Amino acid sequence: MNTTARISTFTAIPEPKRERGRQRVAAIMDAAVEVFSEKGYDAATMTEIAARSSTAIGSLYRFFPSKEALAQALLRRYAQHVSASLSELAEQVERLSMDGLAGALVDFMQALQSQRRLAVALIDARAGNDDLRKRFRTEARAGVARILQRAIDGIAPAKANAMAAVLLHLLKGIAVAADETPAMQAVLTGEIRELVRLYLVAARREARG
Amino acid sequence: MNTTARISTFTAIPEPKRERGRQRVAAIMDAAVEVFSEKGYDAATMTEIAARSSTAIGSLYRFFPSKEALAQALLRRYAQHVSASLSELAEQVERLSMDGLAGALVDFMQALQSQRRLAVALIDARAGNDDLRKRFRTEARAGVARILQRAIDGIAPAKANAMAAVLLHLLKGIAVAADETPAMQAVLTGEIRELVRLYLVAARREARG
Amino acid sequence: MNTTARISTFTAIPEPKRERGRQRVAAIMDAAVEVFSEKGYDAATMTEIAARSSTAIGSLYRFFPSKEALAQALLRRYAQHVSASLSELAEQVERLSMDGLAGALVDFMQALQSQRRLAVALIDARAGNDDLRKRFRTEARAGVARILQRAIDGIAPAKANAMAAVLLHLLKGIAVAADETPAMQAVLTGEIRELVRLYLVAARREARG
Amino acid sequence: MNTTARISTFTAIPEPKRERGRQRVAAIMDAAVEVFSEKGYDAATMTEIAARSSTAIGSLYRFFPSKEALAQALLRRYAQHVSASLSELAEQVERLSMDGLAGALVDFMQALQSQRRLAVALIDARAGNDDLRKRFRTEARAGVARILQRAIDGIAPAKANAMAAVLLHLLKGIAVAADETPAMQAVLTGEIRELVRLYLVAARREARG
DNA sequence: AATGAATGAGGCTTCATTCAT
DNA sequence: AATGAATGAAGCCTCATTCAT
Repeated sequence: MNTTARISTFTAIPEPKRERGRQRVAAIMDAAVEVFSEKGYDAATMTEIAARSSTAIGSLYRFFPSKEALAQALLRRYAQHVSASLSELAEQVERLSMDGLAGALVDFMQALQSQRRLAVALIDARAGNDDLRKRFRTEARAGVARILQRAIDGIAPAKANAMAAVLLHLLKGIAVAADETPAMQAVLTGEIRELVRLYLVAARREARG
Repeated sequence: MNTTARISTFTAIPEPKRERGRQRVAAIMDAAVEVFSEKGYDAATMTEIAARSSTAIGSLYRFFPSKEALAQALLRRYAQHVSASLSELAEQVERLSMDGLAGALVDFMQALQSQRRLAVALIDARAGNDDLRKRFRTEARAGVARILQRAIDGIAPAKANAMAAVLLHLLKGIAVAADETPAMQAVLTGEIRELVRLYLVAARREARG
Repeated sequence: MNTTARISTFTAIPEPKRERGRQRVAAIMDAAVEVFSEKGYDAATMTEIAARSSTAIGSLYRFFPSKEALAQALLRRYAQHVSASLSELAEQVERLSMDGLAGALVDFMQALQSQRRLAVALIDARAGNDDLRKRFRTEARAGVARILQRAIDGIAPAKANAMAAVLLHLLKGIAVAADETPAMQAVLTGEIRELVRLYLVAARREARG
Repeated sequence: MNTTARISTFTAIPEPKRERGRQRVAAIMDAAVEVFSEKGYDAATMTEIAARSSTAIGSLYRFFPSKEALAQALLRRYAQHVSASLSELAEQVERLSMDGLAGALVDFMQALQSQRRLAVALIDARAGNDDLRKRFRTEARAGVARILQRAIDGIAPAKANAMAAVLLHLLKGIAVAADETPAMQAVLTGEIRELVRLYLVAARREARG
């Protein structure tokens, strides 16, 4: 690795240009996540996002040519994250009990926590992005449906899809619970987990007919 | 012409003032529900709300001193509606089977449909109203918890409360499903209903120990 | 006339609402003429127009919903003015000698002077208003062609039209000369007048064959 | 391959530097003509001019320290071009009939066509360059006046000057006609040519007394 | 009390210009 | 000398709110 070599020149050459740009973009996106999450799409201002990421407003617009574009980029990133997480989970499904799967799904949602509020802000609060929203939902649903199909032998595809929709909604409850006291949060998470398990077990029973 | 007649009573009784005011307020709130629902809190404009309710903007501000105040009033009205519905449901609980209760809860949420979008617009999309939101949640939760306590003998108050929270979230899924095709909507509603029933039955089993 | 009557109440009731609005609009348009003339369409700013007419920027936008709309209104007003002037001239044509007509045309252009710079600013300097510009030109040309047809017996319509175009351009020279010293201005105006006369006479000779 | 050969001379003569610079400047100016012509001074952007000439924005600013400076350079080049054309024409004047001169003047203007739009964009659309504009006019006028003096024996210098001004304006009509249909364009050009001839002949008659 | 014209802060976005590399 | 990322002033426009009528 050339890491060592690099460090030696680090002070001399602050940063390879491209790297700087990447950091800029990352800083902007992080700030955007914060601001959009806190205020919602409309109330968030580009000026504040620029300020929080210590970026000049003009620079922000070099990377994201509009507020909408910034929101979309965030949403895309989130969608990819969700997709990846679900794919990963799908691989492990065969090794999991119904109970284990319930836990895994809850964990999956908990890991999304911080970004979740953002997605809500961007998806729920806006007009005109119905397309993106729908694509996003469809994808997530498909991901969960795939997991269900592996987890529950003989489940009808339509049932898996409907179930996936309900499960995703139910799991969202975990993120929503973020406003509660930590104690309450734990209780609710447990409750949801149990309900997920119930749901899975019932579906399996039904599938086996 | 009745002009003369009118004039004679005009100064004396300029029309039951209170009544007129109430109508105005109602018209404004209805228009506000429409506009907030369609566009979300931020994108809704006071001017449009005034126009849709055929109210002069100045008059609107006489009744509601700010956009925020108008939103809060709407939210309060919604909260009362929810409370009342839940109280009503609570009265009927004893006559219902577990299955019947599941159906009743789903129906309750479906009846809220139209106003639901509004509440989402006002609650999700905004910062700074955490207080109102929390009070709102607490109330709804208490209402459902009361129902559960009546429906499930021996359920622990804490459990009833947690369950109420999860149930409410789950039921919200019905409103969210509003964006789906009617067919999918029906499927999802059925799925949720079944899951609610499962949840109730399991809770009863647990309560009976 | 009710002028006298009005004056008596003038101080008491500053202005019938509508009248106020009309004054506002007039003030704005006058300021806009100034600013557009001085700087051209692009460089002119709505803020400056508002300031020069002592209007709040918001009020300006109440009357003219965009910079473009303001420009169009100005252009329309100018077009009407030109049309009216030409119509008036057309009525007098029969009473005029060729020399008199040349003078009248020059006078017509001189009367337009101040607004001319504006039209140049709005027409020449902008993209996207080709339509308006063309309509404007066509109208002015038609107006002059009508005059020529009355002034020169037997002139072919096509010839009248072409001549009108050239005449209008030639007369524009008077407005352009506005940047010269007064002395030079007078000389140029005379020169143009003479050339117009020459043109008319030659056309008549040709028409008579 | 000549790569080797090149390398050998590379350090010694990094390409005739001056030549490279000149090419760069030329490329920039050509791109600038395009962009200014298409969009007008204000709407044209330095970034686009840089891009169209494949120049880094920083390099552009090395050669032209401001947008204004670039515009002035373009105008200067145009002025020189006009001057040169007029000088050339002046040399041939003695060999031309009055009719031939009219044609030559029209041709001269037609040859300017493409650059004409530019000059309009730069001269008409902007404030603050009155100086340059005046100098430009004076020069062009002087050039034409010189031609007139050669073409018309005994013409008074003042008359030649005034006539030059009017002639130049009249000829501008050819450029303005660029927006018309080709057919109309031809008609107008012919009409203008005839009027120029008329003007010249009349001036000669007058000069001869 | 009702009306709606007026106000101006503030949002999004562009682009001439600078400056670190 | 060349490059292009960074800067921030400034433009257009919206809309919550006020206030004269």
